Amino acid sequence: MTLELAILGVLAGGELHGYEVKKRIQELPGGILRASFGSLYPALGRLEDRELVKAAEPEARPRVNVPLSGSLSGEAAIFRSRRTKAPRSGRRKKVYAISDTGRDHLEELLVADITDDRAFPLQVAFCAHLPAATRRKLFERRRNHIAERLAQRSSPTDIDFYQQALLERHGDSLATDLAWLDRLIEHEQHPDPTGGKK
Amino acid sequence: MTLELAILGVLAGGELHGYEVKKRIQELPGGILRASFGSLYPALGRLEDRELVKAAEPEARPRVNVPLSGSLSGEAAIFRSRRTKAPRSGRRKKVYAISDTGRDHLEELLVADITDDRAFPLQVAFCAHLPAATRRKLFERRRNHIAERLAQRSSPTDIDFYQQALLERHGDSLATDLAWLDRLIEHEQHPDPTGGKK
DNA sequence: GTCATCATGTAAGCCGTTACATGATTGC
DNA sequence: GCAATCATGTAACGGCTTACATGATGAC
Repeated sequence: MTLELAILGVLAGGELHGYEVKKRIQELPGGILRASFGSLYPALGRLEDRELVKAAEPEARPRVNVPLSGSLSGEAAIFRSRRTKAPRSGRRKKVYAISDTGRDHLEELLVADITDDRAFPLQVAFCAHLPAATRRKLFERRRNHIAERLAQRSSPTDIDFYQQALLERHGDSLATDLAWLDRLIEHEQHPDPTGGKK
Repeated sequence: MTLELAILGVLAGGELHGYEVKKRIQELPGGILRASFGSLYPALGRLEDRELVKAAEPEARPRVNVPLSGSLSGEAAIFRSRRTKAPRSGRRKKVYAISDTGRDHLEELLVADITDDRAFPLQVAFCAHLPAATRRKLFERRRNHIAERLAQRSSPTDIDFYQQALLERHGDSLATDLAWLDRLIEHEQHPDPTGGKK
């Protein structure tokens, strides 16, 4: 489910082939998710079966301009593609694109109430695709959730020193997260002209 | 593998039946691991096959004194067991105990170099079973690992505002963890007479 | 005697990991 | 031509989740 969210999220930013999808997912900040081919391709297949993404393999006529420059600078990429004989686009095989139902599903996943802590960072990573009001609700819901956990964190009384330390760490980590969420929410309330919506 | 560590860890503190093992694991500080019966019992079975734990079901003659008072205070527990007719020990079925090879294996797991971040808290939770020197090494290795991640955290340049925020959060979280580890290591160097080794 | 809790397990399905197999493209 | 990288997949295996089945004990 988290992989599904990640795939739909990166594809919402533009069509890509599987290999690139994997790279994008791995490049997400904080090392949120590590995807292997063995999980990625089957996941893409499942998404295709459910028609949340559509795959198209460019036949004899490859598309000319590639809107996504990737990690190379634009000029270098152009130089490179001029230099080679074949008019390649850099894509040989299946190109995946998110469908309309896929976009709907992505939005559902982005606002889903999460228990798994690994899901929330992914929701943040792609929340630019959410309307501002929904995004703010997502952040506030999370904030409340974290605040609640901070309030009711507890353990058995006969606890070991190292387990006490773990409990302390847990508290620290929740507090850090809470402060971060407060900053995020603050930012939502004072929309910054420079770094808006992608 | 993390479940295996958790099971051996709690059993290293005394023999328990499966149901109790699950409760102990869930009670670990910070909600490190949530185990379900569907994963716990098979895992116990595997550990038994590998002779890392041994299971004994108390036959007609239940053991008289229970060394582990559990969450009830000793007096209340005694009162309770007196009150009931049958001389039960509170255990009806399989009682699991860690074996000598199990203890060796636990120690290996406790000092194993981890990539999975979920494993380290478990190592800390049970590191009281480690010799002080080994424990300190474990902490220092982790400290270095976190410091390294803090130094080289990076992302593609064309990053979204929310992904920047995630990156920032990642940094905050690493810094918090680093500070916590420093405190832990500090404590190891000035051994405290009160809260030593369990 | 009935209900909640304690207690142990099995089965189906899903998903992820690792390893393997294959082939195209590009740089040198 | 050859090696590295890009690129797509399959197969085996293991383990986790959820749901189901079963039964004992204790409280009332």
